[in-house]
Amino acid sequence: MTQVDIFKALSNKTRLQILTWLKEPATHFPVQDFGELKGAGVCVGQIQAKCGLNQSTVSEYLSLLQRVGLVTATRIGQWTYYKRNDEGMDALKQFIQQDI
Amino acid sequence: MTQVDIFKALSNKTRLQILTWLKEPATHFPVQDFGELKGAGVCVGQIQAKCGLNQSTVSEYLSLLQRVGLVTATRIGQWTYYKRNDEGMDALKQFIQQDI
DNA sequence: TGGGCATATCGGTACTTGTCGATATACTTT
DNA sequence: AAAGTATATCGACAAGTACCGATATGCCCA
Repeated sequence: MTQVDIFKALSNKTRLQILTWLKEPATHFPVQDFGELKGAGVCVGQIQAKCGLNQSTVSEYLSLLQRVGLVTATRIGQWTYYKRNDEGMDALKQFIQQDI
Repeated sequence: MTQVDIFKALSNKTRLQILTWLKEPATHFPVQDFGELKGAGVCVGQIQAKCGLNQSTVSEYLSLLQRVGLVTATRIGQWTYYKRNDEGMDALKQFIQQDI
């Protein structure tokens, strides 16, 4: 995963939007009885509902964001919870500050 | 010009490379008798020579980077000098720090 | 004023991305 | 075991991007 791949992941309105939502999940998503506020993240269905694209599209976007290290995924039962990956985000920030 | 457009501009190995070169032009490009060290920037031909792509491609890349505000262009005689645009870069940095 | 440069623009082709519907997988509850 | 969810993967196609070669534009100098 190169820096270019990270920027590609950010080069899409919806994916960028998802990332901003995941910055503050509690203000953008309804609380779940399981997961969200316990730190697992937000499940695919909630994100899909909010961005309004096809389920498969959202699933692919999330796994792309995960592949480039900007979010992490946790499977619990039949749900996959996604949340921001601070390490990946920090690496990106550092790259932008230092290298370009 | 949206944030997404900026990330699109960064989603290419060559354009990202050009931007890092322009961060420190003096260490990446030969000094010119006119322009470069006087602050105008680096001309298209020098950038093209360094990245090895077609002239038209490099010209298009540079004007894209300009359109999204990451570099500025100054025409002097038959040369166009490009340099980093600190304002644009700072706006990007701020966006990344604050919003995602 | 006509050629020679440096850069910009145009038109094309091959490859990549955006997005979908259909289907597969995997868990969970009867 | 069967049927129902939530998510993932696949195959498709339209739209966009990466580059290129050819040509246009604009500046400079004999």
